[in-house]
Amino acid sequence: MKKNATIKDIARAANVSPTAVSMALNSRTGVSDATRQRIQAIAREMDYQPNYFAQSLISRKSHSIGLIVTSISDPFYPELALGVEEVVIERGYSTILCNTKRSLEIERHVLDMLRSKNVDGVILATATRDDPHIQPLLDMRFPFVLVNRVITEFPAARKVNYVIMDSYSGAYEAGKHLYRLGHERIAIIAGSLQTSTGTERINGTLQALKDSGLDYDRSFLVECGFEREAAYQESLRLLDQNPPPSAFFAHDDNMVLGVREAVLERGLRIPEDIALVGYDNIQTTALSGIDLTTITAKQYEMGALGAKILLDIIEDTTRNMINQITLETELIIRKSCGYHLQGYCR
Amino acid sequence: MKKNATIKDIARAANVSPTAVSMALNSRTGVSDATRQRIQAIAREMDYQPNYFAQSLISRKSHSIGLIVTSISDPFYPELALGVEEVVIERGYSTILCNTKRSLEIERHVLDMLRSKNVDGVILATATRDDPHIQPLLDMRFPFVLVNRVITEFPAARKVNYVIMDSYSGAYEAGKHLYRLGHERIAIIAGSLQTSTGTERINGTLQALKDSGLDYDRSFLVECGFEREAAYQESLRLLDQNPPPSAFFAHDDNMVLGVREAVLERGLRIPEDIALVGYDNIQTTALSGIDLTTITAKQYEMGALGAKILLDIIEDTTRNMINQITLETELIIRKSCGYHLQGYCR
DNA sequence: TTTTTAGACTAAATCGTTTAAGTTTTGATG
DNA sequence: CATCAAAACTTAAACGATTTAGTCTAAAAA
Repeated sequence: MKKNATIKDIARAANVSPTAVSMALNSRTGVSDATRQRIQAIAREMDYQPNYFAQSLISRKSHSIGLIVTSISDPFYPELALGVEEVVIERGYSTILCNTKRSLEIERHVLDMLRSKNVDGVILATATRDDPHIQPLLDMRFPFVLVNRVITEFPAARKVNYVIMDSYSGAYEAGKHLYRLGHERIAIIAGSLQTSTGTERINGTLQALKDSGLDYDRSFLVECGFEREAAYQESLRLLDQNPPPSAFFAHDDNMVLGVREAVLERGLRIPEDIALVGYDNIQTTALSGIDLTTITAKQYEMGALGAKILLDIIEDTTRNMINQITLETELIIRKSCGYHLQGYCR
Repeated sequence: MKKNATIKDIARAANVSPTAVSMALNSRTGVSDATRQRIQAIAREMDYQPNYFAQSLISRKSHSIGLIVTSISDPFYPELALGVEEVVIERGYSTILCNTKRSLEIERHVLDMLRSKNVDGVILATATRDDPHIQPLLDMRFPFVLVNRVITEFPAARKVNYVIMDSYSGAYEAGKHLYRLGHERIAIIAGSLQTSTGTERINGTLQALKDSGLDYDRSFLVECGFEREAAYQESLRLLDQNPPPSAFFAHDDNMVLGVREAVLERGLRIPEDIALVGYDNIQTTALSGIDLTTITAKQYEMGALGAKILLDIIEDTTRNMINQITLETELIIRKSCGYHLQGYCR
């Protein structure tokens, strides 16, 4: 790597002081138009690139943010990451991507790394309900925004900025939907009880069934940690029970695809024998032959909005407000729930 | 954000010079064990974090690399990004993710941005065959590795480090496979002729058919730029021709899913009426009911290996060798080609 | 006892930029 | 023509670390 020209080199070439060069290149007043143009020409000539480290050392800004997800290979996250990245780059920042593999320890490690690299802020998509890393971030007034999942422990829960979906309502709607289609034995393939999305989705569905006058059999609720393989295994187990569930509500689409494989493997038809509802509306669910009924998660919007809020926090140190945004969900009815065959029966 | 303790603060507290502190914390000789421990204790006490900008200003290293993809929401890239990120973080670096949306101009912009942020190197997954941004990178001896796609223009092509799949062989095998299944009217839903993967995959298939004694009708070859929507539209058009193709080979799985939708929309069966072969072996292709025959692309391996090579280049300035790695492909035979129904007929 | 030398430590320069605090030049005003 | 303010420009001090070139002390060697 060839060494870049510095402001001093330009100053020497233009026969002015480094200060003059700095002022000229940053379009600040203090130099005449004539010298400004002369300096700019020389800078261009020398292919001058300001040294970012030196600038950052003074400004204490890195113009980069961290994005923490469990794994970018989980189909939930790419759209979210895209939303973040597009907003961020638009405003002159860049995005450092980190995967935690659902490990709290890696999350801590990654947060430390990001802070030591002086990122200006972090978008955390992996927060658990009692995430121990949130309060320290608040204490040191480090800018961050939670997306998709929130911390539910007080007092931190009241203080954090977040953008989430209304998981409770989404799950409520899913529960009502399955009930009105006639289902009473509804398996809930739950995400993680450690996450707000997991518990909200459980509570939403349970409430819907309760409101419908249904007594829920808790043995139909299994925690699968948002992992496809676990969902697959647990589904096989549930299908072998007597009586088996007549419907499955999985807390994300990745898991519902695991459920689907299990159902098909047992030679059962979807939706005639088993109804399926997923969550997130990832691309795959819309394919013919998959046709999964699911709930929108607006990954892109969460990412983009989270990024916007984070950058606003970073750039506007005066304002002191807490942004807590909940986006509305929508039930996307496709074929896997059987609605197209019969409509609601109650 | 509270201001961090600096080396000077520690020096003052420990009643030594900043130099001593620096030496103590970097386990360099020059301080006695006693003072070293005293200094380290004070540093811990003050929760000292070295200022990354100041360190980088001297070392000229940012310990971060750029990863450039067309769009992280394209299902091809998440696994690749994961491979990069896992290797990179393991070695104490971090990954800045950038999307070009297939625009050369954005690619240039993003490269400029990354260089101005002093990333130590770049993994470029978006190179076109005559990418104008490669030669300048070579000229300034900027560390970078191409993955998945390479530049084919000389002399740059001989000088770049890359990790790619053997697209030609993969496509050759796909062509042979379809031929031996009895197909003669094989539509090629090509990626982009601007990319090495696109042209290699065309050439591979054409050679396979030529070797089989088949005269290929070029009107069955359409360029769809690795876009699902284009693949869908072009497939509809081809299916409406007389005679229509009996098989489609799409240059990535995202496009083959578009083809699949078109075929189903026309009321045709897969594979009985139309055989399908894709490329990349993305997760979706393995689902029951999708069952696409496809070709492995080893996204994770390409990413991981590319990252490893890049970091080796960055850290070892003495060595001066060019790494050009081609990974072998494998045909994954599932149901969409019809092999399971009849086997090869020639 | 004197000389040598290794070890412990420090002062000051450096990395490349910005910025606060001057100084000089220019041109307008009375 | 003297006066003064604004404009143009410079000097020097940051930012927070590392590094080079010392200095000083104490123990070992002569």
